[in-house]
Amino acid sequence: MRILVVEDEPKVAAFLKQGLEESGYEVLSAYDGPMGKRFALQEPVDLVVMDVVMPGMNGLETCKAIRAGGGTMPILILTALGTTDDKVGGLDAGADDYLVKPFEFKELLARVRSLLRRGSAVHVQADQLEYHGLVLDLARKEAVREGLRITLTAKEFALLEYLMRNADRVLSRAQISEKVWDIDFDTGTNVVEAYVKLLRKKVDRDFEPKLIHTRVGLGYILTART
Amino acid sequence: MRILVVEDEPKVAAFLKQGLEESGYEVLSAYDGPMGKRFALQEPVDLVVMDVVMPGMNGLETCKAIRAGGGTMPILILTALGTTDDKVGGLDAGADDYLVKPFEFKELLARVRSLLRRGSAVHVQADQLEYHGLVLDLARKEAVREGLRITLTAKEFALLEYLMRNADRVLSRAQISEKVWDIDFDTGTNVVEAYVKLLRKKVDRDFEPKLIHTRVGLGYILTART
DNA sequence: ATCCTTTCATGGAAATTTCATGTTGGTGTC
DNA sequence: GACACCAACATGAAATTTCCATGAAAGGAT
Repeated sequence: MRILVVEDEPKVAAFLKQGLEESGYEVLSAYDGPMGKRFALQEPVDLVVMDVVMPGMNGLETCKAIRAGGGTMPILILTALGTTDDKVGGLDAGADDYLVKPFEFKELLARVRSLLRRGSAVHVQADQLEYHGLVLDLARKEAVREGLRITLTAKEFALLEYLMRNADRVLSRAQISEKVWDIDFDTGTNVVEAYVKLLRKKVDRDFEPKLIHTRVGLGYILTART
Repeated sequence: MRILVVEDEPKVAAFLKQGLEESGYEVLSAYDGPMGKRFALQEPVDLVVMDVVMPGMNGLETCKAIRAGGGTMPILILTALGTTDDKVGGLDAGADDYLVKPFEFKELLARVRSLLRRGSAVHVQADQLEYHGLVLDLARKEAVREGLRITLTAKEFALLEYLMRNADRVLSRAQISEKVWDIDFDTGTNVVEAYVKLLRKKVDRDFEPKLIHTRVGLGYILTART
């Protein structure tokens, strides 16, 4: 994990760098806002720790600049101030967390760990959906269950994605046909049933537990609970 | 995606293997450094997960040996240590990422995915992209497969570059025509199909495995996995 | 004039939908 | 509870539609 430390005071910068490195992180140092922005956008950085008080471009401005440039990594702002206004300002600027000086290094580490965890979790969600061993790969548009790849057609994929995004919720035929088929009113079709059957064959037929269940009179539900 | 796990402790090895397989990866196991090196260089492996602590040849040495032998796949090192020295040592040895035990399996998966994405999309050799034996020379604007030069026209090059930068992702016609042809709305054109055909003739016709695949109703995907 | 790019028309494959029929499950009556 | 009935759902195959590969030829660029 690479952490970028943006801090103009050499003593504080060295302290942060050493402490973070001793905790197993790789540390990059920048000494002002523009340099911080450049590093954040050009280097592979997983997290930014930044002082709010810096000459020239301050922490909040730098934060905004990083977001404007497309940076999505979590940003932790350090500040001697502690008023509500500043806090809100920081979060508006796109920071993910705030730490008020003086702080114990332990607490910084805890925040850093938490932000990095969150970061990777978000990353996971962008890429794939998972429910009880069933994985839907959104990039490749296919599913995996117990290590077996399941290729899906366009409609099958759309239906499974809808079910997985609403796992453990009963979805009515009306909801499904609206979201997956763009059918707003009740045509006498039974496409939904037909496709649920196709999906079951691919996703449930050779596996346990069954995940796609019928709730007679209500609709369908994707769930691992009976 | 094939992952090579190099781990001497049977329990840990089994744990990793099972977890990765449940996530849809194909897993190869090696139980010491030399065996790991041999597999990495002789089998088609997309990523290596390796313990740093092993009897005989340790993880870092194995890592160096794999790189020296021409292996370019990403390598993820597992370690119980967390000090700066070890981390730097691992990265110097040619590892791409570090994970400090104990870790949550979720985190391992996130790293694995991130490395595979990075690895499969771009093998950053200065001015070229590489994917499973297909090399796109960005400077010379031509491709090479199995040592044979493939000359490309402007559009063919643009299309192939887009496909390679997004390897292992399904790309819709809309995405392709927007990025490669700057067509924002749906004209009734079929240039995309026409060019996919031209590209296939040059890139896939005389080679195996086929890399350009059609996902009916979804788009096209560049992938080595069926 | 040549090569690149794009369009067009067509056959065929794959996906989607419908239809006819069998099966299941809920509901009310005894 | 047992039973029958009806609606809801499952199912397989057939019908239809959509989608894509392909070759040739027209239009543009250099």
